[in-house]
Amino acid sequence: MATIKEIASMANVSRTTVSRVLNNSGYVSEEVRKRIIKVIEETGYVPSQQAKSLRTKKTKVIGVILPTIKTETSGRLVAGMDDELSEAGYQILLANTNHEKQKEIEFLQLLKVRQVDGIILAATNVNDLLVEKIKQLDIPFVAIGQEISDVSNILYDDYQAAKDITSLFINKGHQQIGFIGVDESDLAVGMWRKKGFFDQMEEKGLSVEEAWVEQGVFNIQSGYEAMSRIIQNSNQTPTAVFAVTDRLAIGAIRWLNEHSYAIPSDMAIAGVGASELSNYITPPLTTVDYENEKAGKEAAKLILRQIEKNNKVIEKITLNYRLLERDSV
Amino acid sequence: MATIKEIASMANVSRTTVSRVLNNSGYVSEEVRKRIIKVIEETGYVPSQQAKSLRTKKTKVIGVILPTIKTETSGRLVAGMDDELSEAGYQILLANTNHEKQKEIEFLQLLKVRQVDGIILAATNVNDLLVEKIKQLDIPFVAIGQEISDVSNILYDDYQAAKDITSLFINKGHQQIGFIGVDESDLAVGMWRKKGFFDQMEEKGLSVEEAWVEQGVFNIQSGYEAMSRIIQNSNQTPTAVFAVTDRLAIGAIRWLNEHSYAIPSDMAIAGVGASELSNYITPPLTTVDYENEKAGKEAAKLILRQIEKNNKVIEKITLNYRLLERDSV
DNA sequence: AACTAATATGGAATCGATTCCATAAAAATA
DNA sequence: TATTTTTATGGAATCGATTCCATATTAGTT
Repeated sequence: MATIKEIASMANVSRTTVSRVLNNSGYVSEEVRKRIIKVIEETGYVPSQQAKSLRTKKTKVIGVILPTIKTETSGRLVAGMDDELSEAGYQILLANTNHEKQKEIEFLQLLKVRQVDGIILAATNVNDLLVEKIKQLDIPFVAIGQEISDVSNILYDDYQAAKDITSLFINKGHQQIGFIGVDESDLAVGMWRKKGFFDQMEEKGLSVEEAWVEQGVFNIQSGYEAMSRIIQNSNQTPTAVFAVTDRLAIGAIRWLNEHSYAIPSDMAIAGVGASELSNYITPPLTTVDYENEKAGKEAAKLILRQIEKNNKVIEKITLNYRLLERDSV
Repeated sequence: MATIKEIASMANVSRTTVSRVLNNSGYVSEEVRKRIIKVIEETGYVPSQQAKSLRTKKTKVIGVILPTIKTETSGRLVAGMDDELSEAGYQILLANTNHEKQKEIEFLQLLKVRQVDGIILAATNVNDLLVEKIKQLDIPFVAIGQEISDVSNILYDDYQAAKDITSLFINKGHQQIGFIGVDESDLAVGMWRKKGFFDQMEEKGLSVEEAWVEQGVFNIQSGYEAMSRIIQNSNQTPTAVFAVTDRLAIGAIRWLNEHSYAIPSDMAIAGVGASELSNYITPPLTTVDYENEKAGKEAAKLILRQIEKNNKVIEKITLNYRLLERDSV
């Protein structure tokens, strides 16, 4: 790889002048400019990002912290970001926490050391330590999926979406509705979706039997088991169950299918997430589409705006969602 | 952010000595070492990767070029890589081509400029220009999924897997077997899987009617349409169809379901890829599990070995696959 | 005691760019 | 014609680390 010094001497000018051509800045005569460009083209020279970043303090890299990279949701999120970012000449440096909380903090530090121009965090559980670290970070930052005060956020309306799903059940005549949730330390998925469900039930004067409420984790097997527990432990089984993620819902459906419950006549089911899977199981699952790709795009736009404005423009964006009514309700 | 210079003056030593402590190299007296470590801890100083890389020519970053980041396959691949790489202190810099061929070449260049320590390419179509660029790259390199001479490869045994699936059909008594493929410029998926199918049919003395063979692209809709064409155009409809990807197979199944074909009795279907989806559709799809996460891990290991050995150790690894016999055959 | 080897530290060059500052020539203005 | 202004270029400092080399002290060996 050639260096600017070599290009300079080949074109019989100083490094300064080459740099001017490279960055289109300052005065360079047409004649010299042409000579330099010719040399650059002949040698295929490209300036080292390395050296450039050291001097300019800009890396054209955005750090993205994810709880996992295996899921569709993550994939779509990243795809959306990349769409916007690559357009603007940025690349994504991945940081995968594998759901380990303390890694979020480690990566925050690591990415800063790597001098990324901004950080996007797909947040799961927000604890005080994390929030504090974020605040003392002092580089452009956007959190997706969880509200964090004083920083930019892309938010899903988990509360309203849960209410809508619950309404849908009620409108279809269901009165006894069960719920499969996740741990409430995940504020968005665990807490807000649960609250939406219970608030809506209460508003409509419907009560929820304790045995109808179960908790799982983020996979299909867990939904399968939760459904089994609901049926086993209920005095009177519910006629519908709201699962807070598609995977939980799909697990539930699988259990119901295996035990000859007809869906939706014996039991209605809905999930959240609009995974590709949800549309191809039998019956197709009623769910909420959060449009993750769009979320990724918006997050990227926010980060770029922060970088450009060179200061802390704090923006909070709550995205729309689409209720996809399919055959499981 | 503090710099090594500041740390040095705070500890009343030279930058050189601080660097020695940082890198555990050369002679430093116990007393001075302690003093420096104390200052480092108090200030929370971390050396700039930027400056370090400029001098050492190592970035601890691996560039990963993918045709898309939206799919499960990509997600698993990346997850596998990250597993190994983060262990060794490396991070992944993403490059998403969105299936645009010329972007593969652009990214090769871009990643090199960014001084990544190695590049992993999830290859789709290999053309001469790409191969040439790869060869003159001169940094650790691994290609996944497609054979490229003179560089390290992680390969799937597409040919044998296709033969196995075809055998399975034949053993179940099928004689008229259809095929849904993709463009053969994708050597692995398009060419080798097709060849595996036809070779196996020929070996068993079975002929394939022209109308049984259709081509699609990498999505569900495309499988749906291909299946429709096969049924419409055949004199005698096949009793089984091998689709080269799960999505194509799932599209085909969808068409068959909609037109009241019973699976597998009226028509047997198999795919390749073992997507999560494949296990939850009705009926569960017989498919080949290529264990992408493992492929990612192996690719990462290869890259690390190349970096460590500091030279072109060319290794070719063909991974095992598992034939998942489910209810669609 | 004299001399070699090991230990300990700092100065200065280096990596490859950008950018401030100085200077000189050409063009514009008084 | 004298004096600004604009245009054009290069020298040298800088970003924040690592590393080669020199030097000084201390320890070990004959």
